[in-house]
Amino acid sequence: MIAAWERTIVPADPLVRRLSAFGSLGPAEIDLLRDAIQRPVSVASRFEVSTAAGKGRQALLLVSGWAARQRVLADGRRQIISFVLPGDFVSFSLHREPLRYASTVALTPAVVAEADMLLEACIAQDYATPLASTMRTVAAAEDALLAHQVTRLGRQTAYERMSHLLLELRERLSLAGIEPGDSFTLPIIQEMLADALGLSVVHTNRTLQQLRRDGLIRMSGMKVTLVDAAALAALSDYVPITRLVGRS
Amino acid sequence: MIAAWERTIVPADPLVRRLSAFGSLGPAEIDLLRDAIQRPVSVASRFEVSTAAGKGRQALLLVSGWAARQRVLADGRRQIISFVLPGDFVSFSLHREPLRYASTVALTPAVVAEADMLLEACIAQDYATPLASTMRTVAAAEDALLAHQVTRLGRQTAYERMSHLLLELRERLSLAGIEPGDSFTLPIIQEMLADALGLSVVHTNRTLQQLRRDGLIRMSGMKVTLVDAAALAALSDYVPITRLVGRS
DNA sequence: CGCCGGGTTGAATTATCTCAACCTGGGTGG
DNA sequence: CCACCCAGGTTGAGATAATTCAACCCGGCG
Repeated sequence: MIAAWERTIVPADPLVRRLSAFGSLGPAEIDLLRDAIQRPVSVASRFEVSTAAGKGRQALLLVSGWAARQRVLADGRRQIISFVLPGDFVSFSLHREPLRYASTVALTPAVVAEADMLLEACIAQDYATPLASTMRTVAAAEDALLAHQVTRLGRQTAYERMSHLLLELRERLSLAGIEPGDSFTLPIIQEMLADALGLSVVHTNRTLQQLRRDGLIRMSGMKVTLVDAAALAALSDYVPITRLVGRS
Repeated sequence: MIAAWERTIVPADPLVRRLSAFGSLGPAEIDLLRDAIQRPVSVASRFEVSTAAGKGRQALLLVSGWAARQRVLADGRRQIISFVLPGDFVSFSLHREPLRYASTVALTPAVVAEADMLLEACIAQDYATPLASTMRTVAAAEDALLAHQVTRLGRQTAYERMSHLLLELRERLSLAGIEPGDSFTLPIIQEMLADALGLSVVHTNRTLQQLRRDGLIRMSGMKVTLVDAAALAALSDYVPITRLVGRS
């Protein structure tokens, strides 16, 4: 499998699209992005991403599939810290060694690739390049998402949390150029949603049903449609990511 | 007040101590730290830190007092994202403009100071200096704390959350060289604890009482004593910060 | 065919919240 | 100097959100 991938052109598009949403990139930067993504490796669902990708990588990019940063308590309770979507970095810069407090696991079959060259390109010239500037904005956006996750868990009801998360996922997929619009594929089981929202599986299920009954969302199979995104945003106090970080 | 402070030697000690805990600093670095902290400003309790400090600052350090990053929902519900203790950065690098998704407010009378020079010292030489390396570790530790906050809120009971938070505060104060040992001053009212833990004030109160009744903590005035830190750590699955980030 | 992962449902239980009252000590104005 | 006042802590009791446990259903697949 790895061999097969290595001969394939890696789709850098999610990354390119996402970065374009956070800063203006010229053709030179885009070429650099395409070159910087190397040695893709596929990871089976539920397996740890960094183990599969090998040690020592400084920057790891999720090319396709979904993953999650998670922390597991001693008694087995699991909390998903954040979802990692295509075009997101699994890890970036800063931390040399794998972090001990959280692991990143694939939620679906996924492909990750090294992006160390990208990291180096950012460091060059004291972080003064347009690319580095864009990456800073991306980092700020990630920070904002974490702050929102904390607020969701600490101060919102199940109904609000679910609405908020669905809106976030929709926007992030949209920014990465995957499924723009009000429908998207939710390739994860309800247990994973529950672990992200700090809820039991049963209550997650009932909350989704309530949203359906209220006509706010529609679901069929893995497809979710946000029927009334405005209402979802209003009830859950959702602020679009693009309005959180300073887009010039 | 500002004038008075400007003529005073600024205590850089919390910063120095904290950084020393995350990397080895030579006398040169320590001198640099002392010089880098400039123009301290005092902030009254409940006021926003960045407003008080003036705009455009890239790196802002909390010199004394407690502060908190928080997000307030439209209906007034408040969530504290993270506590900012002496020696912590209110903001650092990355974000040029003030972030729109969270504000940092003083929880007690506090003093903040600019640390832009420190930022510049880090950027120099492509982040290859010992100081930059230490700062990277500090950033990783902050990241770990946020992951823990998410896990606390999502998957722990009130009792566990409180234990976990008290242990975290104790360790952080200890690392900054403020009140090492099992006792420390908790200069905030229960409402703020509640907003950090995602609980109501009433339940926060009762949870503290329960911990006291169980002989795990003792409180008198603002002083908290962790009577049985080991038990608290065991019940709340607490992992010391120093074990989370790669201390060499 | 039969199993199994994942979704759905019901009913009892529990954690936590809300509301409302009361208490306390330190500060303040008369 | 005393009476009041207020922020913050504490208590009780009823209400509610969410959990747990257990069962059942369904479609895909070996």
